[in-house]
Amino acid sequence: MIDAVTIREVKVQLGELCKQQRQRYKISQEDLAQELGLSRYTIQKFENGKNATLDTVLKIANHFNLLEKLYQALKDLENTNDINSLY
Amino acid sequence: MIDAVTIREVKVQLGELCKQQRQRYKISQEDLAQELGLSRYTIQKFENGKNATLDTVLKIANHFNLLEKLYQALKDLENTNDINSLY
DNA sequence: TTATATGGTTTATTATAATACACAAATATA
DNA sequence: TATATTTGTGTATTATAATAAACCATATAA
Repeated sequence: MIDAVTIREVKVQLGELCKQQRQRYKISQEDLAQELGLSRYTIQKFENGKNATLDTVLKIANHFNLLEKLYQALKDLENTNDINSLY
Repeated sequence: MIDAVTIREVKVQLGELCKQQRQRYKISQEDLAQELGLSRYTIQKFENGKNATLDTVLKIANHFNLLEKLYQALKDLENTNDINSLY
């Protein structure tokens, strides 16, 4: 393990994933915002790696059908009582 | 697929995971808050499934060594160009 | 070319997450 | 038991995410 992942890098990656998924479905930032009841500026900032609220992130994840996957991943983590068994 | 996972359920699960990990290391909410430069109230609300900011969530994830895992999961999602191949 | 749509940016305002206190109720420890 | 620790809750304030509205540059389409 050379370099640790930073919080900033995760936020950038989250934004990129949103942008990628959005373009996959060929919808604009404005479209996505309206469908989620958010402003375009919120989508804009999130896609550019800025801070956001959990509700915003989960709304976006839900829109791209990633909520169930995330929920199961969290459940799995909770049932993994040894942190080292993840590696 | 009977019932869809809700955003609220994911937030509750996130809070439970935080609480579980924290108790695993036998530290109080106050301890965790101080180590992360957050207030105890922020930890308190997060563990009880309330809304929070991405920075708060990622700080907690990082403290319990879950950031790298999350980052890789996001990378994997980005490289999975077919959403249906996840199932 | 002229429109139209999209993404990036700015400003001002509103909503709310985060903070800093305090205090009571549980929970653990002596 | 009593004492200390931790957790849950409340209030007021501050910081900041979210909103709404413009504006411009670029790309795309007519």
